[in-house]
Amino acid sequence: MSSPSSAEGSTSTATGTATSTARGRPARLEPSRTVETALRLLDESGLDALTMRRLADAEGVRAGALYRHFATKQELLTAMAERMLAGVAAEAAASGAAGDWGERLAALARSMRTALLARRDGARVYAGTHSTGPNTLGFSEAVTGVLREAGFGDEDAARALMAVGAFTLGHTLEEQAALQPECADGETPADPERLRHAVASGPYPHLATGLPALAGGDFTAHFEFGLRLLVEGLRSLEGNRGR
Amino acid sequence: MSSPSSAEGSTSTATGTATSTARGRPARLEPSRTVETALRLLDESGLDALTMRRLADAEGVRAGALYRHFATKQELLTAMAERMLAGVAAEAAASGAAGDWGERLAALARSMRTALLARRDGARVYAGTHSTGPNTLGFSEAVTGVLREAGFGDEDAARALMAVGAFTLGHTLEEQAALQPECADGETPADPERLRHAVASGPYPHLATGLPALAGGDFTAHFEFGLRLLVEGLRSLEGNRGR
DNA sequence: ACCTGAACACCGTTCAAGT
DNA sequence: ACCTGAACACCGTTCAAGT
Repeated sequence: MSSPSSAEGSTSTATGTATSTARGRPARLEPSRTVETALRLLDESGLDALTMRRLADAEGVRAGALYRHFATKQELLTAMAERMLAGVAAEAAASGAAGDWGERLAALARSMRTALLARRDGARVYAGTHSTGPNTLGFSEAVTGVLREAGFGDEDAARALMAVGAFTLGHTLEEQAALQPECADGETPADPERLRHAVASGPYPHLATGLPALAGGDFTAHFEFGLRLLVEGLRSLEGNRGR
Repeated sequence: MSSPSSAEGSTSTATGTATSTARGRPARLEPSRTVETALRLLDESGLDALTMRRLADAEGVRAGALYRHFATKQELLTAMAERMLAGVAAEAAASGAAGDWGERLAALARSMRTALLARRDGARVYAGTHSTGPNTLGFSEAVTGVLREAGFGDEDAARALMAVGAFTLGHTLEEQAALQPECADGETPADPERLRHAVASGPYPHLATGLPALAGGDFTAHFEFGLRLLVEGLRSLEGNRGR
């Protein structure tokens, strides 16, 4: 409310190489800072509102300048996905260090879910990209490592990685879709209400009894349930192999 | 190559209520036919090229006319997702009828995967929507029904539905992303090659040994592996409950 | 009731020209 | 080397006006 013209480039407080929004002419672009700004805009306005033009504005630059550092918007999104996974493998290693392979695997899946949930539309951003950066590969390496050190074969370890990854991504995708703000002013009836009505009015007896548990429950418990199924499934495989 | 002007509205051959692209003036829009046309365009050009304007062209109408039948593009996509799941529950009931609950659950997951894979970008379309139509709800009802009839409690049945759904969606998402055409003329190095290079040149010993199994193997086997983990996990739950 | 014409407020991306 | 200015070829969506 105080000075409307000074509220723009106030993000880079500590860095000396700030954007210098006004007066100072060039306003250099630095890739890593650009990715961080993009993630901030994502949190503020969501994926649909994340625009090359808006990102350029936030960096005090014209849209075309971004293409000197990111060949395409897809490349920018990939860099954002990679950045979101920073520290995931390390955090999981710390929290799962005391447990057996099942607990260490679960810790990895949990920290990936936490990382995706930490940013608005995080799962959607991640689902649309295929990073080959150190954070993404480090996570896969950690999962595969836990399984191979537990005695699983190469093929089983790779497939278990895919299963855990698919489940975790799919789960956080549904989770963030269910938690989305949707109607800002209470306009739209929202998803859960329409779902409840559709289930109640149609021939879905089994679904109707299960719906409160699904929609009402906390997603962390749901996630833990699915995670347990996967880990117990892997244990039964271990048993069949005779160890 | 023959007559360039007659290649447009040649899709509705049998229906008498065709679009009548030229001369016949109004060109009425019918919602169910519009959804089918949208799915055809999806298969032909992919999700990113599916545009309200292009869909309107294919129906011989101006873009604004679509909004008389679909309030938003999102609503159109939801209708497409719902349509993609037509017959999924019925097909699964037929193919899994002979088996126990585990086999019937697996049959449901398989037919959902098949339905999503049947259309280009099917998983992406489905992931971005939340249909409350009969095909979508019928699938959830079938899954919950199989589990409750097998003796699982309401909460476990609901959570197992979510786990199987998240895994199936996440898996087909990765599957279609890996199989995407990407570079039409062999321009881009493609994802798998860049991934292989990144894994080989970095500190990822476990991933490196598991990568051929992951990238080279067929996705159906990967899917079956994850599906088995979930079903075996549910069996172990059943055992702990003492039945 | 349903579609056309035309606009509004944007997009991602490219590229000559400046510095 | 890196950014600006300005354009190109589009978007989703709205709405008066026609029929």
